[in-house]
Amino acid sequence: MTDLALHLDGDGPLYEQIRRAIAQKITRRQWLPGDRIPFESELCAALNTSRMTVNKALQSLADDGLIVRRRKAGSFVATQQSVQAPLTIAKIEDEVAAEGKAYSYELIARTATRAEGKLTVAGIFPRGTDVVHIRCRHLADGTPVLFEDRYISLKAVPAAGDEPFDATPPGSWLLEHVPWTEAEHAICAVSADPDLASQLGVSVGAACLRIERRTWADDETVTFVHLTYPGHHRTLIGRFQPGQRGG
Amino acid sequence: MTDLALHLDGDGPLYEQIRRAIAQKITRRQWLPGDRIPFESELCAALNTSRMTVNKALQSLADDGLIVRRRKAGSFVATQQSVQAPLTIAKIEDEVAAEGKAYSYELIARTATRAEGKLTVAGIFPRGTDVVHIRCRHLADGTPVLFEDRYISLKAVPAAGDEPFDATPPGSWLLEHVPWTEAEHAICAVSADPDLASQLGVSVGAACLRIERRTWADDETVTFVHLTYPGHHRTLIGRFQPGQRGG
DNA sequence: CGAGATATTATGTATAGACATAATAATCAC
DNA sequence: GTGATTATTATGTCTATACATAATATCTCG
Repeated sequence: MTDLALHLDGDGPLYEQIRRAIAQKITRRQWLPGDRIPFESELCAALNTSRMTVNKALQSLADDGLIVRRRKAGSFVATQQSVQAPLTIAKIEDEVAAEGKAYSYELIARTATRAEGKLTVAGIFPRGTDVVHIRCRHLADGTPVLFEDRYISLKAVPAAGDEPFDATPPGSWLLEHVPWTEAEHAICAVSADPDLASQLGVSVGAACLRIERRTWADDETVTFVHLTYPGHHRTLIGRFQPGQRGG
Repeated sequence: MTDLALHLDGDGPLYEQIRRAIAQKITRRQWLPGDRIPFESELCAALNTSRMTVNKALQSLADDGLIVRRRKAGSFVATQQSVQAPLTIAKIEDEVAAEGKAYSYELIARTATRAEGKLTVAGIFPRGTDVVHIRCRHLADGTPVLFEDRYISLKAVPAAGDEPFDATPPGSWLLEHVPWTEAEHAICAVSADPDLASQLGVSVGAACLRIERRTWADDETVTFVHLTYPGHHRTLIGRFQPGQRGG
């Protein structure tokens, strides 16, 4: 076990104080990975609180992966403490606006086609699915900051067939018109080919950051998109505090 | 307001059913951003449950950003629904092992120095802080998969002065020896300079993916590291289901 | 001794009630 | 009308209690 001298700092709700006190024991390595932490009943007695309050603190620590709970056995400091960061991908409009720059949007091409080759090989759309293929870019004060290459399934989103996408970026349009239930992201670095280089205004071969996103609605792929940023564009920042909610 | 025909699927705990039912209303666009959702008291009456149970469901939806709650006013579907993906940065050892490959580690250089120039300009360490500078790489079946360039503050971690880091990667060593309270991540793409290219076994100018991580313990920077992967290395994948916990 | 039945126990879920708090709505004074 | 005061109300927190559940420990019988 472990010592039980938890210090409540008196700041904020009781369950948060308890949460903080325990999280601190863990981050300060006073309670080590694998250690059993005190039982709810022990914490209740020591802190003179009700079990529901202690329970709320422990549950939230378990939600965030700091501890693991097992019936009858007790609660334990998590052994595998992987670094998990909440990566927030903001809408590009908001991001540009947040920098105080003027946002603009340019449609490059919009074609209706059928899924074939690469898209079906990758298992994204079933062969023959009608899709809309959109290529466009987003600019901040006239400078390209994001090139977007997107496919939308007309089976999942028939309305996309009637939308020109010449004024509204497809990302925003989709968010407003289509419910989605699942998304998958992958990030990689790519060298700019001549086309991408000209669209983003960088030199050929320049390193670019690419986010690949695939979105489903109930097991059917709604859209598949490549979002490519100039390499120096360090948008993707996440700050994370273990033992604190929503750092 | 909104209609109140919530369908509980009978699967799992009641508060999770309520949570799912409400999340579904939101992801299916039946309750739209900005809409007020029913009051706790209304949900209690409609579902014939206690307030604490409904409260638990709503709190967890608020924690995950699907709804916003305001005293006296009520609970509302969140207007700004940014795409938030949980980015798990696994330890490189685990990642290589997960691919069924043999992990190995190579120390390239370890030097003790003082923070100056770039590091102080970037505001990372105060000028004159004693730091250990480590350059090393990680391999899978003998092929380089990650180049690491790390600074560790000796003020925050005196023990690092005695550690050779010739067998243990600094990341693992730090995780075991040093508590940390906060971390910040940034991701960008870089072109391989000749040095990096030779370390990673890629051609000069090749696009690489870089994670910058800065870690604090109580307002003092513990370590600052660049982790650089070959560009094709698409590790950073997160799958996310809105309205579901820990998707 | 060992397999199976039984008891124990810590967490998991749910309830009812109480008071605190903050934001809104209503009221009153001028 | 307008500003300050008061009342109302939905959420926020906390308590006490109860039973469910799953995992462990103990006991029993062959």
